[in-house]
Amino acid sequence: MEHKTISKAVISRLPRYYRYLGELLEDGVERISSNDLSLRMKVTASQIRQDLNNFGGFGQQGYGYNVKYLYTEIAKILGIDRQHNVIIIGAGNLGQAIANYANFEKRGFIIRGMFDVNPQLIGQVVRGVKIMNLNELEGFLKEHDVQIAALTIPKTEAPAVADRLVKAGIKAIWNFAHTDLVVPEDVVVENVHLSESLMRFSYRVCSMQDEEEKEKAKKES
Amino acid sequence: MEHKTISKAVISRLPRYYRYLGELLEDGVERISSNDLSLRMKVTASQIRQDLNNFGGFGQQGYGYNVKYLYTEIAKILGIDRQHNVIIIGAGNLGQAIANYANFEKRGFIIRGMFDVNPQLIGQVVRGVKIMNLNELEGFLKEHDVQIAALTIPKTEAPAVADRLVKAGIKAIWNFAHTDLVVPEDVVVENVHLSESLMRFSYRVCSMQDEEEKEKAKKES
DNA sequence: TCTTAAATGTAAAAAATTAAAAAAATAGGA
DNA sequence: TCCTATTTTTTTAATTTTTTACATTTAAGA
Repeated sequence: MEHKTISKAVISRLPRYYRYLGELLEDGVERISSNDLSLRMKVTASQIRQDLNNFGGFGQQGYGYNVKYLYTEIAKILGIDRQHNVIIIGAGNLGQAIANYANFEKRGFIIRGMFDVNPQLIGQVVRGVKIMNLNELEGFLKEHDVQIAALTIPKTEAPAVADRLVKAGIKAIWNFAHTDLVVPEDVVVENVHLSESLMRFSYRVCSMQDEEEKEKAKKES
Repeated sequence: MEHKTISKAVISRLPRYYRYLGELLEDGVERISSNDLSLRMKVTASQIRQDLNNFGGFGQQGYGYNVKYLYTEIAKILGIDRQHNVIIIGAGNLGQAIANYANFEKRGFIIRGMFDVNPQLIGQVVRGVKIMNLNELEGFLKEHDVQIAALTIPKTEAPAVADRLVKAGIKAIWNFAHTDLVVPEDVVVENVHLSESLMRFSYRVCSMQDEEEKEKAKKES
């Protein structure tokens, strides 16, 4: 009866399982054991089993997991078997990259419109979707049932536009702007902060460089 | 003497601290206590202090942290005070988005070249950087001291190109391809898997929707 | 049909992370 | 100059996450 909440860490790992299972499926593999999968993915077999068991038993003892079944079950868990209407705010390179990303629709996210303020972009068509003037946003959302927005605009504009989105009924924002958005608690924000990824990358690059240099210095002495 | 390794979780949080400190700096704030910062960032003050103390004491008891000092110290920790030469492999929307991202250079990553296989793109100039033919890659890397590459190409091409990069001396890859790269252990790979972010987003969106519906059903009964 | 090896599901232990509390130091005002 | 508030640093405790271990189940071959 009670609703055991599943940790963020577990959810974060599911997409990666899903990806590997998809590859296995393409390769015509019918079944896989947690152990085989663990070798491919370089995680422990135990973690795979534990993660999956959060959502019920998908495997069979003595057999392993049926690849196709597990693949579809994970899709259900992640909700990518459902469909959502989406708009993209910001039709620059990043917005267009997302619009052109084929898997986006495969995961159930149907792009219904794109918006920008740049007159050079307005009117253009990307993958069959017309780029509209941002001031048409509210009107468009009144006419169309869209609850999700991808936000690919500069951080300076993001908070104000996010407010407009929320006011117009948007319930989830995939946020690429380099800032944290403040929204009501029933609105989901998933951040993709490339700048933070870059800094993590920088840390690791520098750590590695420092290590190599230390190694080298040690050898010379 | 011994080298206490710092957890990935801590490193992941530093860029966000850095971002908030940058904003404080812009606002002319001179000092900040862990408590004030915790209220803004919605993390515990204790975590902020603990995280920072992994790298030494940057604060002063009874005073707090000097914003500017802490800002520069975190930059040093992350290595974004150093400079690196970078190439971008894949000059599509995503590659161009990165090239156009101003902060990229501000964080010390100087773009020295872009490569693609698309004849329509080759020869174009993005932010002063010429897009070259991918088959010039090895020659270019012999002439230029570049150790870092951003990889923004389809996943089908990524593994082969990554191999070429490694063979040509690249030591770090910022990987946007939807696949895991296999590289020697002295090569750093930082993944940005947008598809995984999208699936996490999907999970959260659907969880929220389900919750709302359950709420609604409860009210009606 | 029986037996064995394989493999999951789950409970318990270990490790890692985060939060809380205590101790120490300093700023700033009386 | 002294005292108290504040705030970091450091230690301790709690929580969460991951790993290990094992009991149970099943597949598959003899």
